[in-house]
Amino acid sequence: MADEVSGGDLSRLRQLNAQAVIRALQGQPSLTLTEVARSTGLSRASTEDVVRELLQKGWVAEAGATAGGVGRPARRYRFRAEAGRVLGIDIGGHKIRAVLADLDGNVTDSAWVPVTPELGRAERLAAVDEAAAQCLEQAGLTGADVWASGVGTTGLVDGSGRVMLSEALPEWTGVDLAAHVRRLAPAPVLVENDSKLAALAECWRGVARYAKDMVFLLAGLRTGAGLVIDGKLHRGFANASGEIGALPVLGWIRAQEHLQAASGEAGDVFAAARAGDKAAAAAVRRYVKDLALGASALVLALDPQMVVVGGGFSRSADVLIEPLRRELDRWCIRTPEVRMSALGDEAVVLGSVRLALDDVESRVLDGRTALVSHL
Amino acid sequence: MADEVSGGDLSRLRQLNAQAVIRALQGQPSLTLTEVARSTGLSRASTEDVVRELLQKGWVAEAGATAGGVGRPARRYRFRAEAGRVLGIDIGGHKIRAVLADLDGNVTDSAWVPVTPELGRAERLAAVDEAAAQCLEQAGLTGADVWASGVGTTGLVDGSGRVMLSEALPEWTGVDLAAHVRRLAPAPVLVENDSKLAALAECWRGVARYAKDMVFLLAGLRTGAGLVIDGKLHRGFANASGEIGALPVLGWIRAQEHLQAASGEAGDVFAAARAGDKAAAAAVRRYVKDLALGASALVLALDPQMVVVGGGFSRSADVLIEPLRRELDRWCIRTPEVRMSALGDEAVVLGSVRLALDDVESRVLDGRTALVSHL
DNA sequence: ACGAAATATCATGGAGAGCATCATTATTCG
DNA sequence: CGAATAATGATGCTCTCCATGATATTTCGT
Repeated sequence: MADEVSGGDLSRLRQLNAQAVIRALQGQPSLTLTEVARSTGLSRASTEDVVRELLQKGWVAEAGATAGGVGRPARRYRFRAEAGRVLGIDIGGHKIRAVLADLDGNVTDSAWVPVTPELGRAERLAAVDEAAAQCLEQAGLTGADVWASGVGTTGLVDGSGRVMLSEALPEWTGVDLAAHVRRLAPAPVLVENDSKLAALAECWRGVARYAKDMVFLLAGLRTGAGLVIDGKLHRGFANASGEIGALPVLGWIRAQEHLQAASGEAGDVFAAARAGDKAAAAAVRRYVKDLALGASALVLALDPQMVVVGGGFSRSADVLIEPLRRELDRWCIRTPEVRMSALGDEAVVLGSVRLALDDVESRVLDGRTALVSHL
Repeated sequence: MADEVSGGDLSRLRQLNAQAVIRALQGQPSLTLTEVARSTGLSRASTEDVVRELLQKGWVAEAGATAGGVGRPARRYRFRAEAGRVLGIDIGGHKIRAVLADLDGNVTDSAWVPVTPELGRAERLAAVDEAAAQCLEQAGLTGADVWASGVGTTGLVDGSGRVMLSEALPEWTGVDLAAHVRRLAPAPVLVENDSKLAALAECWRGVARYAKDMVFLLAGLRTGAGLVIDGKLHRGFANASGEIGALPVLGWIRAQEHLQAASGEAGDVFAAARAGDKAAAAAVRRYVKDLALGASALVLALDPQMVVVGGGFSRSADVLIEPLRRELDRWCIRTPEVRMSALGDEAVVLGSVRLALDDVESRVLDGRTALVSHL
């Protein structure tokens, strides 16, 4: 994003203002010129000029006037979110999910393909192809219409979109996801760890919308974390942030063993605990204790505004959140707000969309470039 | 800092360019117009215009021309770092340190007053007054000449500059440092925890100069941490980041007990270990193990580029760093570079200076405001 | 039904900022 | 002492934004 502002040309100023206008328009259904002017701080005259240019370039369209109110009715303008598409993919153990979203991040098409954790590399990649192809077909588009793709997967991911290390999936270590997805859609591909993407999604459209610093806990068959710091996804120097589970004393390794020991299927333990089963309740208690220990380490390290719990177990929030909060209270200097994920198993794919949109916004959403060059 | 660039006026553009010119000039001894133009990306003509304005406003001065070279000799310009001063204060258990620095961050005057950890609140504050007064007297200045002050202290600090909680110093909890220092120099006062400031200093002028993500370990009679994430000091939602020591399983609470058990004075243990004393070596080993456990938690959480060890014990780096590196290797997925502090016990006060300079740069170093209004 | 009030659009002119270009000036080199 | 080199200074152009006032279109009150 616009990190270091080094000043420059006059046209740079117009570019900044065009960006400001687009930002003002994004998210809103439609705005009048006066409203845009007020929201950007520009004068009405200049706003008009900028909007005219954006209209001509294809970034903005006129929206129908709304009735009512005294005085001459204002023309209304809206951001042409439908001008571009991004592709989001979530490669999970049991499910491959793909979605297409417009430039506002609204999902327009989605598809998923069931898989199994044991599936080999080629088959899993084929499932990715299938899910993406279904999406594109539904939308009546081709890969060439995609401006950027975001991909979420388990495991550590390197800067170039290759999976460095995956413990959960066989034959997955070393796969070059960026290259694979770029075959489907010849646009930039951004690959990221699934916990990190879920964190991103919760800060964008989930329960952490107003938090600048947030810790996301993936509570499921695997346990993981994603960090958003100062409003930005924190990746770390080698993209290995949030891997607190590697520290044995913090208990994430043994965490879900407690659940499996108590019952065959991990998910059932929560149901049993809820139903009053003493042994199940004890298992859940031990699980939460372990989860909270690692979470406390993250909270004490970062002092975030909020902790969001997601992953498969977040469906059992009623027996998870309260005990977790109590355990955090035991260890933390200041216990942050603890919330359950609002996005469920859509979090990762939404995070992928956000990742792709971030790329689009940094590359083409400057308002100066004409749309034609991206169609 | 220039966070969100929302565009704006033409004068805003000039402001950005003036800032860019100042940044280009800062740090360099002197530059010609052509050099400034190249470094900012502006045209020569515009650069000349901006520099003329800065010259007139007092931000820039002409420097002596350097001989040699063919062609008409260029005039040289330099940033007038001496135009303003900031005050940095480090309130420690044994020593109160105060420095004055110019706008380049070069320390021009310094003073310190010995204290004891047992000293009461009023006496300690009096020592702060004395150190600051000595500095100002040396410089021939008064508090009114100070543009901003930075203060480092042990304990948790709230957003308004009040000490929330100090375990190390008696009667220190609740003291309003910002208000106290503002009496000495009627300018903005920024108060921060000492570990955090040391981290800031190491990233500015220490061994972490080129690291964007860094974990600073304060290894001394107290154990603490400071985090720099994405080039910025990470404070946390309630300014309580880095407090990983609160988690008992990570060992920071018992860490230096090992050293005291082995010897009367903690510092001596390292000397004894170096000299071959078996019991002392074992004590150091246990200390490092505990230190490394908490450090590993921070490293795994953040995946920083570098770990810097400072604090009193960093003088014994020869018996600390290598074992620490080995212990980190045991727990971490990717062990970051481990370095000893280059700043020693000046780190905190330098961090205070940096804190004050950040404030100055965000408030007045825009190049548009004339210097007169700050004298 | 018609004027007043309200609100929006459109048009003009001016000021600030940056840039290209070219003439001028001050050096060193051969 | 002239040629080459590199910086300075001056002129004019363009782009962008803004203030202001004229014009257009609607609702409200009578």
